[in-house]
This record gives sequence, C-alpha cells and structure tokens, in this order.
Amino acid sequence: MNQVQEQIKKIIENTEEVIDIQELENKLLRKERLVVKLGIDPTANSIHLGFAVVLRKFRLFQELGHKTYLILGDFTALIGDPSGKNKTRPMLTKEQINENLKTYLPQLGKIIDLSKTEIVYNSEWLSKLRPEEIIRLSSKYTLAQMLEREDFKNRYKSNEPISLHEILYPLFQAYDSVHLEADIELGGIDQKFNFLVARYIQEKYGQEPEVAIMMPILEGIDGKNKMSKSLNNYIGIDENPLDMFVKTMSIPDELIKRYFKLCTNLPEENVEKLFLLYTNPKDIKLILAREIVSIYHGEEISQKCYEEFINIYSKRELPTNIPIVKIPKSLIDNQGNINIIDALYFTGLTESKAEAKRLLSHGGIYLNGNKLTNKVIQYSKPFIIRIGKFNYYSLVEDDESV
RNA sequence: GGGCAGGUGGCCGAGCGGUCAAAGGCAUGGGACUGUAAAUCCCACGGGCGAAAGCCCUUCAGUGGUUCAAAUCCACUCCUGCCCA
Repeated sequence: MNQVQEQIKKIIENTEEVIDIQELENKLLRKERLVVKLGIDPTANSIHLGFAVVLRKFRLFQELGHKTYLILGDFTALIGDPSGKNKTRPMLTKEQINENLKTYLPQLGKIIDLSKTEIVYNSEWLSKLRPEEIIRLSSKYTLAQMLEREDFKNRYKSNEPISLHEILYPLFQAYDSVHLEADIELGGIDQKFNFLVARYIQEKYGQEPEVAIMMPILEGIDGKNKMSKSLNNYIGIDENPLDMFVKTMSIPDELIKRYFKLCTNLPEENVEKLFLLYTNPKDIKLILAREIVSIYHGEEISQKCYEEFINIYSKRELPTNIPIVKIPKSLIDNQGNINIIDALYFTGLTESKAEAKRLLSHGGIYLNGNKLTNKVIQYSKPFIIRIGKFNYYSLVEDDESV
C-alpha cells in the first residue's frame, strides 16, 4: 500500500460519510499539505465526548502533517447553527462568546495539538463583507435549495418560523471555506447540508470543492438523543474523573461497542475479544469507563475511579470524598434535634421544602445508612445524609448563625 | 395593508366562565427489582404553613376591563403561522 492509500485508510476510518473519496485521493496525490478546516461553535463552553469524536479526527490530520485550521465561528455564532434545530436559536453577544472561549481552549488542548493549530476567527473576514458582497454570495443559492434541507423543510411544513438570518448561516459557513480555500472540511454528519452548500459555493467562486468528512453523532448517556449539553446527557472531557466514570457506566449496554470505537483508542479486535471474554456487559463497560477516564485523566486516576465505583455502587460503601455541607446552628434546637426538611432546604440540597418532603415520604432520604421516616431527628456526628441512591452529604454544624 | 388561526406547567398537548394548581403523554425525581444500568411495577412531580385533614399564595404571552367568580368573556399590546395583496 502506498502512502496515499495508507492515509486514506486512516482518514476514512470510523467516519459516517466522506464526500468524496475519489476527490480526496486526487487531492492527496497532487498536494502534500491539504488545508483542513474545522469550524467550532464558540457558544459551547465545554467539550464532550461527542465533539471529541470530531476533534480526534482533526488530530489525525495534524499527525499526517496537514495544515489544520480551527475556525472559531464567532461571527456565525451571532446566527447560531440551525442544524437539527426546530427553533430559532437566540443570538449571542460578543462578550458571551469571548467568555466561553476562555474555558474552551484549554480543553481543546487535551485532544488536539494546539501548536500545530491555526486558530482563526471568522469575524476576521465575515464582518468585513460589504452588503454588495453578501448579496453576491446569496445570489448563488436559491430558496428552493435551502428548503431541501431537512430541518428547514420540517419547520417550514409544520408552520414553524424560519428567520431569514438562519438561511444565511450555511452561506457564511461556506464562505469560510472559500476564504481559506479549504481542501477538507471536518464535522459531524449533522453538518452535511452545510458542507454540501460549501462545496457548491466554492465551485461558484471558481474553487475546487472541499472534501467533506463527516463523523458519526455520538449518542448521549441516555442512549436516545445525540450527546449535547442542553439535553444534559453528556460526558464532558473536563469533568471530574469519578463523574466521568459513573456517567460512562450509565450508558445503555447496546452502546458499549460504539463508545469503544468512537471514544477510545482500543483496536476493534481487542474489543471483540472482550465480548468473548466476559458474559456480563457490566464488566466490559467497566473496562470502557477505565479507558475513557484514562484518556483524559491518566491511568492512575482511572484505576482509583474504578475502585471507588466498585465501592460505592457495587458494595454500597461510602464514597471517599463526601461533600461537606454546613448547616447553621440555629437549625438545631436545644434538645439537639434537627428538622431534616429545613436542613435540606436551607443548605440548598433540595430546591424547595416540598421537594424535601416528597423525598422523605418516598423513603429517599437516609441518615448514616438508615432510611428516615420522621422529619425531626437527633443530630449527632457523623451525620451522613444520603439522598436517593448515591448522593451523599456530610452535614456539619456551622458556627456562624444565619 | 386586509382576512383567519394560534400563544397553557421543563416539553408536547387538552381545557374554553365556577367542580382548575389545570386531563393525557414525554421528560424528571423517589421506591421495588438489578449489574451503575435497561425493561417492568408503584409513587410523586408550582410554592408556603401543617402531624394530618386542610388552608393560603403565585401560575395558563402582556396590560387593562366585565363578573360574586376568568386559562376560559371584552379591549388594547406583543409574538407566531396560514390565506389574500
């Protein structure tokens, strides 16, 4: 296998779709360093495993020695990508975007090589476009073409609003490709429409169309929807390791292979072996969780999380780090009694007293391992409260009164 | 600009003068069962007071009004869609 074929093999591995492989080959044969574009949405302030799938592919291009551009879509974020949305997204201010970026970049560095990454803001060129140029750009695409897009079509058919500025989004994103003269654009399969527009527009501007490399969309830990922050079914790469571990363990069994494939570096054959070796999917999932945590936090910590997980969830032992919650002294009367409803509410462990009462009446509150039935109880140390199955808090008197 | 249809709890969606804190579904939380799960079953799901029965307060786009009483009627405003121009 020659070098180009080898590259192609690596590039298309685990992708959902590539448009088009032949074009990719032609480009690789002609050009040693391809211009690779990845646009990111600076509205997010944390990176989760779903987006990491794309970033890991981006890193591959860096390893292969291509020119990698990371576009911070600060301008397009003013619109908000309508992909997959059934609603108009709220517009963001520059301040909000900049705020997000501060926490975003260090996380990126966990996956990609920032020293090899050319970071550009698309406001650099998009905000300089004159109205005449925007008109010229929009003249290259038609309304009917826009309405072919699944989400627009659906919204249109079901009488949902589509604002005009949303239609501009794919055009501006396409213009990014024109500006960079991109050879390759990377993204999730949900970006397909945008990528197709980019290819089309590039041609209209006399450029060769970029190759669209689209990665699968990773399901969230609920196993149903795509992983996203707003659905709260994500595993963030900057999350504390134990949370990561626990969340990974909570994915449905059917997703184990997919997570191995898209989120770890374990070769497929090894994964297959695991499935032969273990009959209980739980055991395979434990290995998955260890793999994932060790990618982002190192092996040692990962091992600790494993042990901790077994302790808490299998053996039902107390976690090693129980958060300490201070309760005002005034909540304890001179008989030494405490009203647990008030305590949970005033410490913010429940949103309202009604919620605390609900939990108590359902038997969802435990003190030092015993199910509580009365709301007034004697306070004594240690005072370890468990809410639900695995949420432990150590309540300690606070000397400062309310 | 004219005509019409809408805006209800986290979401979808019923209600169309009192019996409405508002059916039903989804989501969520708790319990049982388990392998952390999933599936299934049970319970809860605006807030405050109360041991409880219950009482009270804030919610049905917004603002005013009619009425003993309004998510429900009227007026105006804002938002959305459809048809016509």
